[in-house]
Amino acid sequence: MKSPLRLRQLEALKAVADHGSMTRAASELGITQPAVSRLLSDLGDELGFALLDRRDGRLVPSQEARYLLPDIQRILDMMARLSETSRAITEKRAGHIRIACLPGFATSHLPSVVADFLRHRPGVSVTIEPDRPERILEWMIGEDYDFGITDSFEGHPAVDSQRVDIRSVCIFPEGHWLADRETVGPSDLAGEPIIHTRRDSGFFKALSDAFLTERVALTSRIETRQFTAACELVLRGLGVSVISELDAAQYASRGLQSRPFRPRIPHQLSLVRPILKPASMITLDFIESFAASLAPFRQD
Amino acid sequence: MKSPLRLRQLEALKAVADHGSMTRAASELGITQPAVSRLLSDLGDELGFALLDRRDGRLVPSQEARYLLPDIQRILDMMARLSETSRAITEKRAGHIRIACLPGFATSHLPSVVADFLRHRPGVSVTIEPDRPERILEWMIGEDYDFGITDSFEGHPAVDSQRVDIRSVCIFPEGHWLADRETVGPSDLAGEPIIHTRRDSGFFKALSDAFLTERVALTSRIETRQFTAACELVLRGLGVSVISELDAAQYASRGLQSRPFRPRIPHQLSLVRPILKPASMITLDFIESFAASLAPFRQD
DNA sequence: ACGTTTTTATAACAGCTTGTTATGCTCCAA
DNA sequence: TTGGAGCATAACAAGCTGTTATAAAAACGT
Repeated sequence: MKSPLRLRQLEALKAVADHGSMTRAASELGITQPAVSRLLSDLGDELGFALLDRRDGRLVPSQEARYLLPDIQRILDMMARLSETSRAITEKRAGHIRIACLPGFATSHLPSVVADFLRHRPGVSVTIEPDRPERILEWMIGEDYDFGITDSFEGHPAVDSQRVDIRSVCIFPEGHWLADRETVGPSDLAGEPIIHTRRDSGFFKALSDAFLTERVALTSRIETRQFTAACELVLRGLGVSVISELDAAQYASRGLQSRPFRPRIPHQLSLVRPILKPASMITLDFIESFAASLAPFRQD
Repeated sequence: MKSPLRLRQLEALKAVADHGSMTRAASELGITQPAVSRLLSDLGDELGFALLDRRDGRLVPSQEARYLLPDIQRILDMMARLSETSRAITEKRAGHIRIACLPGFATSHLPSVVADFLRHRPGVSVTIEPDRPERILEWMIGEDYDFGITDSFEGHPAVDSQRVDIRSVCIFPEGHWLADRETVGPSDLAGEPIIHTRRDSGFFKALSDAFLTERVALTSRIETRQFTAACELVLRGLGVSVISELDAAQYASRGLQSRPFRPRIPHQLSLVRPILKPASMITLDFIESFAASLAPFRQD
């Protein structure tokens, strides 16, 4: 009378209601007829009313049972859906990933990686939030996001970071005389107007150090925060630039040419995630995918 | 890996997610901590991913588990609702009853019986369908309705009927000289214009037989199908009538007076239901209530 | 109406689920 | 380092869920 309803009983009732006989219901459920018989007699005892009536040879749910069947159906459907979702999660076909990244990644490299990743994972959804590096760090600490892509990261106790060095290249518009060179160094850029990142960035410091070492003056033309902006400006003939090969690759099809820059001044990316918050398997999977997508551009 | 999800496991997961500790979840569920521990370790094994993470002393559902929890919550809610509904059915507080009746009942006696019946059965709903007796019979045979109230029923193999004889009374407007009589008989109505039911009805036949036996002429004024129509006409002073006491009672407060009619010519009601279709308990309950409501008006 | 066949109910039993208690492990805080 | 809180594990009891065997009941065909 007070024992809880069991799923198996509901399944049995539905199967009999669907098939009109316990024998067929049993084979539908893949069990024997006496098992069904007892499941239903137990359920009937517990509920306190008759579940089935005989009508010209068929077993038909009683009016009381019919009243409950729609809800039973829904519960069983939802259980089936839950099972399916669980399996999808196990097989990494379902889940949600929140990614914070530099604005440049949101438009250039990340979308294609996400697209590849989602292609065979229909149940997975992704949030991409572009912002400044400081904000990305905050988000990692606050555990608002699962994964972050940033640069110039000095480390933080609450953040797990994996550093990736990306090769840098010199970019110039089509037809520029630098196209004749195998590699480009500071001495090749003497007098060339240069578009570069902000002077307080690590990347600019490394670049100007290289010029300094070779005793070449760096002709600063434009300062910008994003590599993609530099690409656009170079495309329009406003100068040349040294940027991450990753961004240069995106612009190769749009008429931007590039050559390896020497000496090597890696663009330092950091793949970060909250260290306190355990990552879901799908997140780890994605981070792995993302790291792999960077392999062709890694230095060493 | 292939064993089905069990409700108990879902309950345990939800309880731990809610309370942040297995110990508290266990007491919430009214079981011991090791039971919860194993339920969850089983579930984790079956699903193939971690369900819980430790976060500064609390157990927190993993991202994967969080993804499933809303659905789990809904399933558990629906199970609780189903249990509640089942108990309501057992206690006759839920269900649905389809009633077919003569038009007169739909407006006069039935509504108050239904209202009383539903008063303490909040989950019960009722359909009332008024129509002609022949149609009511069809509905019973077709099992479209659970219960029917009709008259002049000759019986049918597919229909279970219970006959109820209702006393008949002579009705007349307030101030009519018949108010002086204890009972009214044909001789009292000599020359009075009489409003009566259709000539082919059993009730009219019984009435005219009574007049014939006492050798009194029946002065027919208006013929109508329904007793309630007769009441309205009598109220307006168009004559007197002999009708079921049941209908007369409804009009007592509206200025219609009545006296028992002698000889007794019962109005024959039939309470019918499909014999092949098993009645729900709530239906049987209602039929009983309805029959009881007729008791004050029954003849013998 | 009768015997045959189909279907459902019951019984006895095996294995798994779900609870118990007892106890060990781990982590954190005094 | 020690104690306490909380979780995991083990061993076991009871109950659920399945089995086979068989009885009982209903449906069906002559």
